[in-house]
Amino acid sequence: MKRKITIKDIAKVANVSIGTVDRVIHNRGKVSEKALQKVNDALKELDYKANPLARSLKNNVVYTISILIPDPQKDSYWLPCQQGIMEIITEYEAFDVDISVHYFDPSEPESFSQIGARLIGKSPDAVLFVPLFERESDVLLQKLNKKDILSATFNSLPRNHVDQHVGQDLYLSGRVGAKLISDFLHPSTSKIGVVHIDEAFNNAIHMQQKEEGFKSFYETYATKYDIFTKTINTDNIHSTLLDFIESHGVNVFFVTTSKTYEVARTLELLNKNGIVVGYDLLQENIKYLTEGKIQFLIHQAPRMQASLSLKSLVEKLLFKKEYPKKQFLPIEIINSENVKSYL
Amino acid sequence: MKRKITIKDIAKVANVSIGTVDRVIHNRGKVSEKALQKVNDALKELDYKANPLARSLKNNVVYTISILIPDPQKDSYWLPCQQGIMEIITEYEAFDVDISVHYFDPSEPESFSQIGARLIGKSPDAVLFVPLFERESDVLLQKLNKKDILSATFNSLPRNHVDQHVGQDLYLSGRVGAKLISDFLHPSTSKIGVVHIDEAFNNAIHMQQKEEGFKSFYETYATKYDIFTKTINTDNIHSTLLDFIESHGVNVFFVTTSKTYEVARTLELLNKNGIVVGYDLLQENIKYLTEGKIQFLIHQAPRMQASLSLKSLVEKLLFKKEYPKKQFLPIEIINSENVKSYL
DNA sequence: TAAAAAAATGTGTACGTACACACTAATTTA
DNA sequence: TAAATTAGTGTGTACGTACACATTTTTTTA
Repeated sequence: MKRKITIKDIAKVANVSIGTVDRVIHNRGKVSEKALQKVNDALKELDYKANPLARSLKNNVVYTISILIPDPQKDSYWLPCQQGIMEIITEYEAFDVDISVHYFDPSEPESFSQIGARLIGKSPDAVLFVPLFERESDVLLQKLNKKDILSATFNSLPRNHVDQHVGQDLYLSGRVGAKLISDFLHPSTSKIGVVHIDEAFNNAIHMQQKEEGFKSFYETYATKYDIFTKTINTDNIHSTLLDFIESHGVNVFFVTTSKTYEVARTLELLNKNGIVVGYDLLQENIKYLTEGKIQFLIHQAPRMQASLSLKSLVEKLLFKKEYPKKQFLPIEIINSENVKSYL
Repeated sequence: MKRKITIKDIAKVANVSIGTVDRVIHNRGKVSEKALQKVNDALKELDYKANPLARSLKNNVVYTISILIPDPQKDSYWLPCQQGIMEIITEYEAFDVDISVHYFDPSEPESFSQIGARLIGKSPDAVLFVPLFERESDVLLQKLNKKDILSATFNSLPRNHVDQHVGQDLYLSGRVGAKLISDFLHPSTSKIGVVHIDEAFNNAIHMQQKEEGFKSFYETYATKYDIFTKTINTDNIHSTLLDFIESHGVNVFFVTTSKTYEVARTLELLNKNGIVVGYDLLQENIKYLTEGKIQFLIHQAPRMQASLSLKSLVEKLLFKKEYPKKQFLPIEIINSENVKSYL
């Protein structure tokens, strides 16, 4: 039965004490040339790999991670993201990490700043957050960088430096939407509407990138289509949409946010058929998808984004494991059939 | 700064020795009613969670896992699956697991049986394999069960009992293909061909389930379409396909295997346009997808299947972590745009 | 060349758990 | 009631690593 190589084995082969081996591994000096040579040779020869278990066992500090995400009660898009986080908390509950979750109001930049500042006050080892608001996020990031607190984001990418990020390529995501829609287009009768529905306009980069990607797809296209853009606040969604649809005769829609169901609902009320492609597996979106009133949804995998970013953070702290600075998740296409495999 | 609860803490609170606490936790008896009560109370009160690191540190046996998969040299579909396995091997290389990978010829059931038998001879703790051949897999599984070796499969699900499985719902996967195709169908002019291209016919369950799913979708459909089925061995693919296309006038194709590019190529040679939906992100498939000669590919995520199943196995052995007996991965839809996010 | 300083090396203990063994207390048996 | 048995409890050591400290060896200085 094979046994793993330990520093003891190295010590024996190199004919030195484990203390010397340890000093070489962590190169804290005080080792003679000769010994260094011998130990390094043995290290290479036996292909030594430190036992991360024993290593982290020694390290008896408890790392603290503070998480700041939008309140799922205010916008159910964040529900799976919360679940993903809870899942990881459970997974590492027996380890030396102390993870706390805090929520801000996605329609109140002020609440983000306030709670963010409070978190930093406690000097955690790392802060993971959703940079929903551009300006406020940059302020928070500056503070984090200054205080040498590990920073991590997911969902959207802030302009300032972040130590770690998990997300999707939003530009490409827009192109995917465009491609999906292109299969349904009729040269003469199709008019396309790009619709942004969101509470906080600060969130704009997000939606803008998708729109740019979307339009870029049609630039290399033989047939030219009329593309109209509409940005809608959460007040008076229906009347605004109604007006938008009627005035331009739009019958094909790309909705850049999870509020895609609003467009489907409006079309339903108008008793019109249209092509709707949008985002996210919200209950209401799934309903319309199943009924054929939404053709495709693009899955932003909030749960995966949240759990992956938290997991990376935890393993970085706990096991010194290295992760790529930016991790981009695949852009997943959902229709009425494969949606079942996502539930 | 918070500290994690250890058996020492429990011992102190319950006013007994750590030995007694240990006996309670592993209930190996020899504990008085009174002590049992006290320890259990303390355990609950302090919400004790064993430190899995320390636990597995003690356990100095090296677990062995043997893996049996098709040779990626013979069918490049298995390349990412091999990569996924290597990735996990690297990830756990410092732990007490010894993982060895063995390859069989996907066109030779005999090689599967032979290598399988050899593996079992070494009495590993677990065997992970791809049950490509029905009969041979069942034989292997029977031996594994008898010898109490942990068994695990991925890609397809054998009939016999398996301790662990990772895969996709193939029936649903067929329905997804049908739905994707349905968006392109024209009531009068569309004739659908379901094409099975594979070396080993033993693999039939696999393809059959997809076909059933595919057909089930159209059963609840208003318009009736002609659906023709063709099973093709790897010899004379082109002439067989040519004949199939011409004789039935098929112009819409659902290919149930990764050899989807063969259909696209044949259409290309015939200078015909057609709708092709098939499986897997092979280089050749991606080429035709990007050129618009394949509309959609269904991603079976072989890499993910392999890595997830191996990871589950490792963590089960190493950390006694529990995983669901069957894990089904989502069915991922790929078009010419989101394919970039998968590379 | 002896003493002092510096460099190099070795030893011991801790992390939290598991388990063998030693020990004490409570029963049983003669 | 003493001896023998059994039930219950506590102690010590090991796992592999990290680090403080003790010890030895080498170099420098007077």
